[in-house]
Amino acid sequence: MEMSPMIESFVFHFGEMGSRWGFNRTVGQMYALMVVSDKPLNANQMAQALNISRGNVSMGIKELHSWQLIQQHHIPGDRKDYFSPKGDIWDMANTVFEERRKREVDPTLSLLRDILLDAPADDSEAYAQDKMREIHDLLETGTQWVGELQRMNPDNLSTLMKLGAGVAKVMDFKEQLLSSTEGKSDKRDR
Amino acid sequence: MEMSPMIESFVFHFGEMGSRWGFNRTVGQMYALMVVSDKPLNANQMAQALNISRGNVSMGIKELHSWQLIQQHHIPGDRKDYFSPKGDIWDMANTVFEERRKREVDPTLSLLRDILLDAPADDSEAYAQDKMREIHDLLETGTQWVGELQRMNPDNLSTLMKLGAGVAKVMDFKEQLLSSTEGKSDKRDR
DNA sequence: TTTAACTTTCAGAAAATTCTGAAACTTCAA
DNA sequence: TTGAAGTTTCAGAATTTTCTGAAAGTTAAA
Repeated sequence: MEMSPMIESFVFHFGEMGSRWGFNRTVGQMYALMVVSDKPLNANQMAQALNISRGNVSMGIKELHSWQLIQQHHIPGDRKDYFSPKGDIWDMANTVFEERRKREVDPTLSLLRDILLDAPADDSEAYAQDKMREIHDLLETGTQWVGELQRMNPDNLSTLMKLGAGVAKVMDFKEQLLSSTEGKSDKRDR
Repeated sequence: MEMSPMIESFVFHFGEMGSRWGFNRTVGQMYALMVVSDKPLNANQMAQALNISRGNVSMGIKELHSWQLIQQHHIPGDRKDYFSPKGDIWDMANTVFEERRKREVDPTLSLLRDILLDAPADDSEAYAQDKMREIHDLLETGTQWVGELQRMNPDNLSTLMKLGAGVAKVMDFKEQLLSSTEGKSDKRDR
C-alpha cells in the first residue's frame, strides 16, 4: 500500500501539525492516513505506507485509542485488526478539544484553585494571586462556554457560527426589548 | 531574587503547560514569572530566579517578543532592559490564539486549498478530497468565527459568554419574531 | 493442545530539542 | 577613543522524545 503524492502531502503536513495538537508526528500521520482512506486499515498497511516500524504503529494505535479517535473493525476470516477514525470531522474536533481540556486546562485550574486558597504572605504574593485569579476566571469562563457550545445541538451551533459577529446585533435586539430588567452592564475591567 | 513557594509552583506548572502552547519550558516559566511580578524584570533577575543560563534568557526574550507577549522598559539611569507582559490576561489569550492560528491553522488551510485545486485521479483520491474539503471548511468557519469574536467589543463578548447556552434561546426568540423571511434552516450534514 | 498469525512491549539507538557559557557584539558615559 | 556594562549568538553538551526491532504475549483455527 503506497500513498499517492496528493495523499502523501496531506499526511506529512498533518504529521507536523499534529505534533502541535498533543500527539507526535507518526501518530498524526497515522490518523491523517485513516481519515483519507475510504476503508479501514490494518497495522501493517500503515507501517508500510508511512515507512515506520510495526512497533511504532502499535504504540500509535494505543495513543489514538486513548484519545478516543479511532475505531476497531474485525473483518470475518481475517485475523488482523482494522482501524478507522471514529465519527466525522466535527466529532474529531470536539474530541481533540475535550481531550486537550482534560490534559491541559483542568490540571491548571486545579492548581490555581489550590494556590488561591492560601492567604497571601505579603504584597507581592497578593499581586501574584490577583493575576492568578484573573487567569483562573478566564479559563473557567472559557471552558464553561466551550462546554455549553459542545452541548448545544448542531443546528443551533451552525446557525450561531453562520451568524458570526451578527450575534452582537441579536443581543442588542434582545436587550432593547428586555432592557432595564437587569442592572447596568458589567464591563470587563482593564 | 528568589521565588516564594507559591509563585514557584505557579511558574513551574506554567512552564510544563506552556510547552503545549507552542513555546518551551523555560520560555513558559519566564512569561509566568513576569505575569506574577508586580514590576518589570531584567534578564539577570530571570536567570537567577529560574536558575537558567543568561543566554537561555536572551533566547526566551526573543521568542516572547516574536509572540508579541512582552514589553520592554527602560529605567532612567539603568542600562539594563526590563520586561513585563504586554496587555492584560485577556490580551494574552487573544495573542496566543492569534499567533497559533498564524502558525498552525493558516498553513494547513493553504495546503488544503492547493490540494483541492487538483482534479482527483481516481475514486480513492476523490474520497480523500472530500474529507480534506470537510476539514478545510471546518477550519475556515472556525477561524472566521473566532476572528469575529475577537473583533467584537468586550462588553458584548462578556454578555455572550455569560449567556452561554442561553444563546440558543435568544436565537429561537429572534427566529420566532423574524420567521419565514429566510429559507429553511440548513442542517450540518452528518 | 499445538502452532501459525498476529499484537504488544520495552531496552536501547537515533533524532530532535533545549540549554550552557564563552566569545563576539553593542552601546554609552567619560 | 576607551572600557565597562550590558546583550546576543552559536557550537557543542545535556536532556528529552521518538523510533526500532527482537522477544514475549495473545488468540483462534485445526
